[in-house]
Amino acid sequence: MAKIFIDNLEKIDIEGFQQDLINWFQAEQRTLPWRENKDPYRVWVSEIMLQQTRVDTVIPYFNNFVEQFPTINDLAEADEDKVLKAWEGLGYYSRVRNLQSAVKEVKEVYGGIVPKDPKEIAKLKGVGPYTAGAILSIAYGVPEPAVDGNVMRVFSRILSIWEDIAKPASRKVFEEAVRAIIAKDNPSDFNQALMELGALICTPTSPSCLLCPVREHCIAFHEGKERELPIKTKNKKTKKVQLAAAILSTDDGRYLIRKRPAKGLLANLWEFPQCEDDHTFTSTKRHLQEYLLKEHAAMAEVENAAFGKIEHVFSHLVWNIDVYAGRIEGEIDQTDTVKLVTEEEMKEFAFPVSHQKMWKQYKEK
DNA sequence: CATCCGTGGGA
DNA sequence: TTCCCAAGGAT
Repeated sequence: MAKIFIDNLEKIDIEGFQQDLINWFQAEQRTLPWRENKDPYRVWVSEIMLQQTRVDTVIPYFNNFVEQFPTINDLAEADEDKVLKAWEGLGYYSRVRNLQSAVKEVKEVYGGIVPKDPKEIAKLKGVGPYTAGAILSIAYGVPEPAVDGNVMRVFSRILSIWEDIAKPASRKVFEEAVRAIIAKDNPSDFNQALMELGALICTPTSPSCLLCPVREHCIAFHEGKERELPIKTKNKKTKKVQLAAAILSTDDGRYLIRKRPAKGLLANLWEFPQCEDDHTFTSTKRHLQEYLLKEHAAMAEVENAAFGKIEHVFSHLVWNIDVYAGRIEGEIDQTDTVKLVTEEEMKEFAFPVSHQKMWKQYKEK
């Protein structure tokens, strides 16, 4: 496998490619908040946010996040609920819990300085091969590869590499390709330029080859194969889960919320109580009431019919939630993970998007 | 290695 | 509607 790209490597004018790529990036790069300076912490935060997430989505989150937590020390000392609240809606919430954990590690073990050594930085929670290379090259100018989906797509075309980029093992092939071609005098602009090119020009479908600054270096373009690359196999279908949720109010205007488990889906976020509901019970109303009694020792009177329906699509499954309103009768034991909160207090807690939507529907009903 | 882990946008 | 994503990492 490595043989093919090494053969093609000999067809590439490496210095010409580096020059054309970097010149284009320096002239055409987008103005983005994380490009204001090369503070390793800001680069780090941006790279974590940008994992599997679009630039336009990240921008407002990044600005808010670095305003709330301007330094490693600020984030290390912050309350986790506040950190999750700043991430609310971005998805993949373990990213930010790992980031805070890693920042604490940097504070305690490395004196608050992000390590410059590839082995050390790669040990940090949430910092994999891509993120390690990105931080090292962008913030510190270390000539390490930063191979993401963009880079695999661009290189598969430039070097005509017919590896399936959906396979984890393929990443190493592209890392070796980047090591062979990276501009050692400017790895920061080189790596960013590859990703910028992938985002703006060398796009997945219908790449803009006529606007491409490196098309003369591109084997796939010369062979007219740019639309056939990269090779990427498809993923499987998602599972479906039927749920019933309850928005329960007390007579004095408080609502029952609870914290999700520390591991797994939407870990440590808050939600309205919900349970699986395969519609095999006599009624969802009774099913919910029994669940609330068993799980929270809550005596509740739930309405007969759902007032809303929510579909929550994840990357690997789908929730279909029927949403019921109800009243809590009597008292409830409040703990660290179960609370009765007013509408105003609710704003301090981070909820999954589906539960934000059901609250909105509840207020509009 | 396969699966898990979010979300909103676009073809 | 359905599918595929978008600057991946942990287990």
